[in-house]
Amino acid sequence: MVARYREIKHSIQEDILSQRYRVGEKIPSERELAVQYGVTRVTLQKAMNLLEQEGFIERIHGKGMFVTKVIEDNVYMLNSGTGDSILGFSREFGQQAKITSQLISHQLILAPQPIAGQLEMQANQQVHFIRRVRLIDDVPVLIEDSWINSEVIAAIPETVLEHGSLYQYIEELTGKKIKFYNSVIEGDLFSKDLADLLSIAAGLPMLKVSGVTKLEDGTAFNYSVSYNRADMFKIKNSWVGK
Amino acid sequence: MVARYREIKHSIQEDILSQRYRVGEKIPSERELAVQYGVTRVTLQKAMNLLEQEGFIERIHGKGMFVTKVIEDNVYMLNSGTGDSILGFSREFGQQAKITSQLISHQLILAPQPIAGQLEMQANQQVHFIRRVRLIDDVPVLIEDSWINSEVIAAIPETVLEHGSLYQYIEELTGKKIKFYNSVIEGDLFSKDLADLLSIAAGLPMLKVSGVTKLEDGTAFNYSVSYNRADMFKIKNSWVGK
DNA sequence: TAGTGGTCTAGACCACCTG
DNA sequence: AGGTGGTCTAGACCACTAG
Repeated sequence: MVARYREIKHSIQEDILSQRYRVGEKIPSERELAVQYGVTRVTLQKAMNLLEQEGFIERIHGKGMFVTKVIEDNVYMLNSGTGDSILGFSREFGQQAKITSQLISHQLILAPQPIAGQLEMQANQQVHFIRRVRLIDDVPVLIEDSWINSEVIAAIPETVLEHGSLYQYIEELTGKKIKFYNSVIEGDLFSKDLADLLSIAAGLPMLKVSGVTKLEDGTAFNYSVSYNRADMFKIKNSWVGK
Repeated sequence: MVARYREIKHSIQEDILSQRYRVGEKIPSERELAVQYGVTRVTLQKAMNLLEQEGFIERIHGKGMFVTKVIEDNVYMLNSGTGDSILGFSREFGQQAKITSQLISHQLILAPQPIAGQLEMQANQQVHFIRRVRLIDDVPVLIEDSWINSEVIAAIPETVLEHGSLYQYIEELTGKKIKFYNSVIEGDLFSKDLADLLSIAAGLPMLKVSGVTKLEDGTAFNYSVSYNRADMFKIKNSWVGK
């Protein structure tokens, strides 16, 4: 069951990305688009709200809707809290570059207290602990540690960890979509052991992103921390007043 | 003109903050709340969407709506892209601590090329350049550079820069609300000159946040860059699937 | 089966902007 | 005045969860 407003959102998003609607240009009014897509304004507005939140368009009361000028960049953008693809590193960048993973560690451990809390588990339960180095075009760019509730995901094939998308595997295994990602961004310096994994010098700056991932039924199944080379990543962020 | 769904959002937000609805607890259903507030479900849902995006509640299909467990912290949180108060440092933290500013520089200059681009200005126009050190309880915690289109804001009293909220001043002066804030988060190390302004050592980690601010009529009036001590700030971020 | 959130319709009126 | 986005109503049906 795909919601109509999501289809419309993707359709208009494509029209923007393919330059059918040009940067800075006015796009048709809500009323026109509603007729085009055969829906009511309310439904169309839900689509436009998404496009606005994700920074594709700007809406100005009384004037109309305009395609946002997009700023290109030479570093990788982590789209925080927007888009369809906060759903893991593989799916986010797999289109534009060659993504690989190097599995450093994968073991079942007793959940450490703070992580059990984040995952809303009882104490003394087991979690998968996974440490991976992620590479873009064979350059190691970040380290990702994941703690995954083993009662939700019993087994994780190493082939998924090395070559596939963990989140995609989990969506297929559980039959539920990933719904929620709550993260905190911090700045820090690379310690020696982390720096060694990336073959860089200790003391270089990093962006640390940590957060809980939940399924659509509310189950918290994953807590992860990623240590990103600050010279290779930025995080984009957009706020639209109400 | 205050929208009804925003009033309802604030009302329920208050009920959560005041523990009238407890952490983890189920709150009344959409249909019940709609009756309580005398609105239709559509309007009530707009309120709940905001609360969900801002991390106050979780909604689970078929089950209900629940108050999110809030994670307290010992550092200052910059709520990226959520809440009512991305609107400047003063208004964000003025409630919980003593905020002061130290004005380092304030001059009219010709807009440098990249900044003129961000502000959608013609070349050779003047902007205010403002550098301030911000202090929380007399501890310098960040440096903020602002470039402000002088055609939008002709004059900026130094008393505002030293003691008031710049954004509040601009909203009152123009009679328009601030609507849009598009930012990019980066990690870096403090250079010597910036570190000196904060009386810290060079080479410590920072979170750098830069972005454009617009009024509700679409006017880009401000471009700013802030250099935040990474040991004192985190950025909170929440993504909710559609 | 009953209750919940998720989506959608077909209208209406308001507030803002431009000519 | 006419067009635009912003808000709201009073319904309806669907999909998911629980007992």
